[in-house]
Amino acid sequence: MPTVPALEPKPYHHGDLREAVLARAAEIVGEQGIEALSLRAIARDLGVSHGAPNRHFRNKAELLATLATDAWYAARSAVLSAAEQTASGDPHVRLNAMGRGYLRWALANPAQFAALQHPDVARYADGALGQAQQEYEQLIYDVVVETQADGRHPEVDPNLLALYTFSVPFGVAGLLQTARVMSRAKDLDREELIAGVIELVVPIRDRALAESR
Amino acid sequence: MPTVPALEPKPYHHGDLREAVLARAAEIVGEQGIEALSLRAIARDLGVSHGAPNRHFRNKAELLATLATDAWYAARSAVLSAAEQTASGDPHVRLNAMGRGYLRWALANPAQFAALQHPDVARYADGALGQAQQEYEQLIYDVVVETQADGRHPEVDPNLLALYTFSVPFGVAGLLQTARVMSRAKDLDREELIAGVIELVVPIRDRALAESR
DNA sequence: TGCCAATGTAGACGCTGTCAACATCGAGCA
DNA sequence: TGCTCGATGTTGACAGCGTCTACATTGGCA
Repeated sequence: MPTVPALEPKPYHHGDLREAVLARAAEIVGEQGIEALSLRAIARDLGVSHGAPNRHFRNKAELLATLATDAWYAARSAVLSAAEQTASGDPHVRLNAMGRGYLRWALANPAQFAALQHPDVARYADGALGQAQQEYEQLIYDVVVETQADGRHPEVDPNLLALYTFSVPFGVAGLLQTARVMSRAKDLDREELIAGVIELVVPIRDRALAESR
Repeated sequence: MPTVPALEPKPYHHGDLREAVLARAAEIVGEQGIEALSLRAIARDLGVSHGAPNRHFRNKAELLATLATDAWYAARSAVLSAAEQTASGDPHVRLNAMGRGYLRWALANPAQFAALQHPDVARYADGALGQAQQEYEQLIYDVVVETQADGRHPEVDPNLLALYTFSVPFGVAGLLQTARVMSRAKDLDREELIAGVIELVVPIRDRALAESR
């Protein structure tokens, strides 16, 4: 829903157009999908001329890349907070919680999840976006290595194990949302589905006390 | 590369424009990505007027949906032939081969893989596309159930197990290609990566004779 | 043979992203 | 205090796009 412009004579300068554009863009992507995003429509909604957003984003792809960057940080933050809530020293328990945290986030924020995957974004992978991706990767990798030291598939290349580990929540979210397939599992309770699928990657059922909940 | 038009006086009717459009579309998606697809460019390349493709596809989304449909069938066929090549009766061995077959296909055909996920496609999920998706799902589901009868996670809801099983090759392909992330594993030999990651989902190393190769 | 449905063409419309030329502002320096 | 200059916003233009409508051409079938 377009921001209602105040009827006072609006100032020549917006104040913080860049943030406003990002916010409205996120809204549109959430409501109408990432394909419906248009710089001109955003400008219209913000009561600003059609060229104004170009002062803050060189082109549309850069706006998308910024959205993707934010999305990676949002994912990271969701995963981190999930990890912190299990005050457990057991890396298995922590990684399991992180997996559930990611999947919960991805399913609750389909728009941001879609932004992560948008093809136009790949070209910008060496800027802030690349940084965000790397920070996310590192977060996963470190915990995966800890679980490995704790006996989880010790024989496997850690990079391979990390790839496998992350591919499950990432893939499940993609299957259920982007590709709309394999959805018979959707009849299950949401939280049950999440826990069940992550349990297959990082089992904790037989761990001391499944203190993570 | 645009099809070079014969210099003979070209006939008013193309002959099989629908197929030609699909073929050229697949080429473009493969070369320049799915975002670069344009009905008018296809028409130009085929030496036909800009409105002609609309006689065969109601709109661009329908063309994309058709590409996606073809992609699901291509994936299915790749998986099927991988399964048939292991003339093994062991469902674990067969499912493992199918997983590798899918991942190999997805990595070798990034354009088709991208088509599977395009958001504009979701609206058409109840036509031929839905049929293609269902046929693919069924293929996976059946073998997953067989492995379950053979002792693989017998306690888990089969739909959940199928979701998990497919999410790995699907997710890995998405991570490495669409999202360009978690790519440190890419240093590994391609076939080694594929086998390693699938082994984590459907282990066959300790199975009688790993006849699938 | 003649007609009609299928297919292709031509033009128009409104939308888009991007650019260049110009307008307006406010922060910081003389 | 007053000026200036860079940052920000505006306006108009351009080409490309998807889609629609009216018209042209065809080949197959009655």
